[in-house]
Amino acid sequence: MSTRYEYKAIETKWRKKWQENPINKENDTKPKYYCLDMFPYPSGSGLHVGHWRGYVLSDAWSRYKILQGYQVMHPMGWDAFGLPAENDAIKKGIHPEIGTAKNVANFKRQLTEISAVYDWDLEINTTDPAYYKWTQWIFVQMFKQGLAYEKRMPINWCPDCKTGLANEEATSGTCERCGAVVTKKMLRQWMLKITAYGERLLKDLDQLEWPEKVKKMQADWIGKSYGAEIDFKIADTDKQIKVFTTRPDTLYGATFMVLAPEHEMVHEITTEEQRSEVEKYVHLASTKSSVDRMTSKEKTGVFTGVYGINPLNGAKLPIYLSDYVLADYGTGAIMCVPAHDERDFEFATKFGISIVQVIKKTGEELKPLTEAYTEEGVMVNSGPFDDMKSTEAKETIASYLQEHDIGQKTVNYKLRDWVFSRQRYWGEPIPIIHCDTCGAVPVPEAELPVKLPDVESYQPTGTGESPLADIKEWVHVPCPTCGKPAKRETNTMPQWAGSSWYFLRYADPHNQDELVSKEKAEKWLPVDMYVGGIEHAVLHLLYARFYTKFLYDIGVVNFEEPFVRLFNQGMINKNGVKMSKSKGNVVSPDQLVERYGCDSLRMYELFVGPPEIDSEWDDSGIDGVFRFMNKVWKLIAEHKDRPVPVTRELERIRHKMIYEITSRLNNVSMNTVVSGFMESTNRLIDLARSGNGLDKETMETLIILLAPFTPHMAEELWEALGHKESVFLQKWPEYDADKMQEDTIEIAVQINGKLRANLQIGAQEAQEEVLNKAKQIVGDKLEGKTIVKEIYVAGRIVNLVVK
RNA sequence: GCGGAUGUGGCGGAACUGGCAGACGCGCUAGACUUAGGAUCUAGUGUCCAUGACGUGCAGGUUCGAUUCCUGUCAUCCGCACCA
Repeated sequence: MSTRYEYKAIETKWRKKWQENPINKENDTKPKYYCLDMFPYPSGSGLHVGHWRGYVLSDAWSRYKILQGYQVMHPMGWDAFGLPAENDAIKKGIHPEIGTAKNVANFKRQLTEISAVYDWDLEINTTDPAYYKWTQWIFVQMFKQGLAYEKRMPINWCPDCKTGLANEEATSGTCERCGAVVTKKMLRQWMLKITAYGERLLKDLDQLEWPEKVKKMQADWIGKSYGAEIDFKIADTDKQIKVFTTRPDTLYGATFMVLAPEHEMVHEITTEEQRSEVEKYVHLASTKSSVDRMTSKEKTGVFTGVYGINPLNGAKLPIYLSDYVLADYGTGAIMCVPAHDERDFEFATKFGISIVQVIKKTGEELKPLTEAYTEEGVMVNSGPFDDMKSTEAKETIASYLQEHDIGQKTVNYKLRDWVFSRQRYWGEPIPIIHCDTCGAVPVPEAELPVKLPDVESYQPTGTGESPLADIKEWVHVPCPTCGKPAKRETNTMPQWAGSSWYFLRYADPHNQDELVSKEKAEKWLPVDMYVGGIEHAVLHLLYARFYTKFLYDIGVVNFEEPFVRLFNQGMINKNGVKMSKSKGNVVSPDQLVERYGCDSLRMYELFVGPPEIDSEWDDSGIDGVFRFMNKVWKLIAEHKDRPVPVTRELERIRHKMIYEITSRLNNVSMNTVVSGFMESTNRLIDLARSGNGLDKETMETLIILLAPFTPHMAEELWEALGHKESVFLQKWPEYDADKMQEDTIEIAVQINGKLRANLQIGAQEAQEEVLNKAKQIVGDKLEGKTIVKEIYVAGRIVNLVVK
C-alpha cells in the first residue's frame, strides 16, 4: 500500500465496484428508511458547488442510515417541465424534449461525480408520459371529487407580447422581456380547491419534525383568523352587504364602509350622480398592476353615493370604494372603525369622516385620538356593552349578532384556491374535453395519458391561449360521454403538478396499473428525511401535503403527511451573493473533483459552514480538508501492518471519537462532524508519533465513521486492513461513556471569576480535596484576603470569591 | 410596517442544560528538508502601554461566574406585505 493518497485511482475503482455490486441491496429483513432530495429542475447551466451541498448532506445521511442497519431508499429524478425549456424552444426552435434530455444527461453525469447511493433504477422524469399519466390521473380524481373547477380569473398579461406572464416574469410590474407595463386579463382557468384542506394543512403541522420557521411560514400562509361576518343593510333599498371583521367589538365605532373596487355589488348600488366617478376609479384600479397597488401606500377612494346602516345603532355609514380592500380576502367589503384601525384612520382623516372611539385604555380617561388605538381596553360609546372588557365584548357582540340573525361567527383564511392552468406548451395537458352538451368531461382513465402533441410553433398564440389550441386535429375529438364533436382543454398544468406527488412514485416507478401499489407504498412511505432548499418552504411543500391528504382521502395512500422530517440546507454564496450564472460567480465542482477528488470535495462541502445557514465559498479552504485526507491515509498506511495491542489511551480516544461524531451527526451538525474527525485524527497522529502506535480496532472504527462522508477512501482503507466485504456492511460503532473518561483532568482555578491557575486533578477526586489543592496553587494570591465563598463545578472549574 | 434569524480574531467558524472564549480549518510569520515549492514537517498566531489588563454589535441588568438568561438599542439578512 502506497503512503500516497491516490484519490483518482481509488475513486474510479470503487465507483466501478459499487456499480457491479451495490451496497444498498433490497433486503426485507431490515427496517426501511427513505431519504429524499428535492429533485432538481435540469437547467442548462448544470450543477455548481451550491447544489452539491444538499446532495452530499443527504447522501452522507443515507449512508449513515445504511450503517445503522436500515435498508435505505435514496432516489433521484427530474422535475423537467417548465419555463426555461419552453423559452429556449421559442428562441432557438429546439424542441423542449430535446433540450431537456440534453440537460438531464449533463446533470446525471455531474451527479454521478458525487458518488451518492442513488438507485438509478428508480429514476423518474415528470415529462415522461408514463409518469405524467398519473399526474393527469390525480387531476381527474380531483375533478370527480369536485376539487378541480373552472373559474374566470385575472392573469398577468403583457399587451405588447400578447402573452400571459408568470409572476416571476412580471416582477416590478413590467414585462421581463419587453419592458411593457403588465396588465390583467380575465381568462377561464382551472382551479384546485386547496382551501377545502386549509384546516387540516394547518392542524397537521403540529406532528411534523420540521424547522419551526417553515411551519410558521406555512401557518402564516394559510392565515387563519377568527371573526364575524356581519350584514349591513343599504339605506333606502332592500339590499345588504356582508362584511368580515376580526373586531366585532368595535362595531359601534364604525363610521363608514369600504368595498373593494372589484366587489360584485359596486355597479348595482352606485347612485347615478356618482356613477362616472366610481367607474373611473374602478377602471384605474384594474389597470394598476398588483405591484403598483401594493407600493403606493397613500389611500385613495371614491364615494358610491349610498349608505350602509349600522345594525346595532342605526348609524348611517357612507360606502366608499378603495383599493386597500382586497376583493379576494374575507367578503371583499369591510366596516371601517377609524378609531381602532390604522388604515381606516388614515382614510377617514383624508376624506373627512368622523372618528368615534369605542375602546379606551383600561384605567384612563377618554381623550382625543391622534392615531388609531389598536390595543385592547374597556368599551365606551357602545350602548349596552359599555364598561365591558374589549376582549370579552368581541365574543359577546359576535354572539349577539348571531342570535339576532344579523351576522355570524366565522373563521377566515388567507389561503386561496390554486390557479392550476397555464397557457403554455411545456406542461402536462389537462385531461378534460369540453362538450357543448355535457360540459367539461374528464378523459376516460383508460385513455390516459393525454400525450403532449408536437407543435410547429411554441410562440404564444396572442389570444392568451396555449400553443396547443392551434393544433386542430388534436383539439377536435368526440365527447367521451355523448360522442358529439367536442374540444380538448388546451391549457397545461403548472410545474408544481408533477412535483406535488413524485415522492410517491419512487416507491414503485414502473407500475403501469397504479400510481403506486399498496404494498410498496406501505413499505417505503412516508419520506423519513427530506432535504432541500428553504425556497420551497411554502408552495411546494404545501402543495405536496395537499396532494398527499387528497390521495389519503381517496384511499391511495394510508398516511396524511408526506415528509416526516425536513431539513433545509443553506445556500452557498460567493462574494456575498448567491451563486448564479447571471452573477458570474459560479464555482463548478468538476475541476475541484479533478484536482482534489470526490471525497475531499464532499468533506469540504460539509465543512464550509453550518448546513442550515448560508455559507461563503472559499476556494482555498478545500486544501485543509485535502491535507486531512492525506493525513488519515498516511496514518493508516503506516500502521495497518503493525497494529499494537489496545491501550487505555487508545480506547479513550476511540470511544470519545464515536461519541463526538455520532452526536454531532444526529444533530445534522455536519461542519462539526468534520472538525471532530480532524481533532481525533490529530490526537491519534500525536499518539502514534510518540511511539505508542495504533491498534486495529481504532483504525477500523475511524474508517467506518468516515465511510458516510468519504466513501471511496473508506472502502479502500477497509480493504487494505484485510477485509473482503464492503465497509458499508459493517455496523455503526457504539461508544461506552465510561471508557471515554480521562484519568486526570485539568480544571481552571479562578479568583473572583478571573482565571488564576490551572490544576491537574484525578477524575474521581472529591470536592474537598480539589478545593484544598486549588487554594494551595493560588496561595500567594490569597494572602491578606478572606474567602467568602468556594464554588466547585465538578470537572470544570473552581471559583474562590474573596474580599 | 409585521414576523423570523443572525451579529465571536485577518477569514470560515467552535463553545453540550450559564463554568478556562476563539476548538477545527484557511490565511499569515519564522524555521527544517529542498535545484525548486501551490509538497511535507516543526513552532507561533485575539488585542494592548504586557508579572497585567481588555476582549463575543452597542448600553444596562441578573449571577460567584454571561457568547449563553433578562431589558433596551443598532446593524445585516430572509419571509410576508393595506389580510379588515
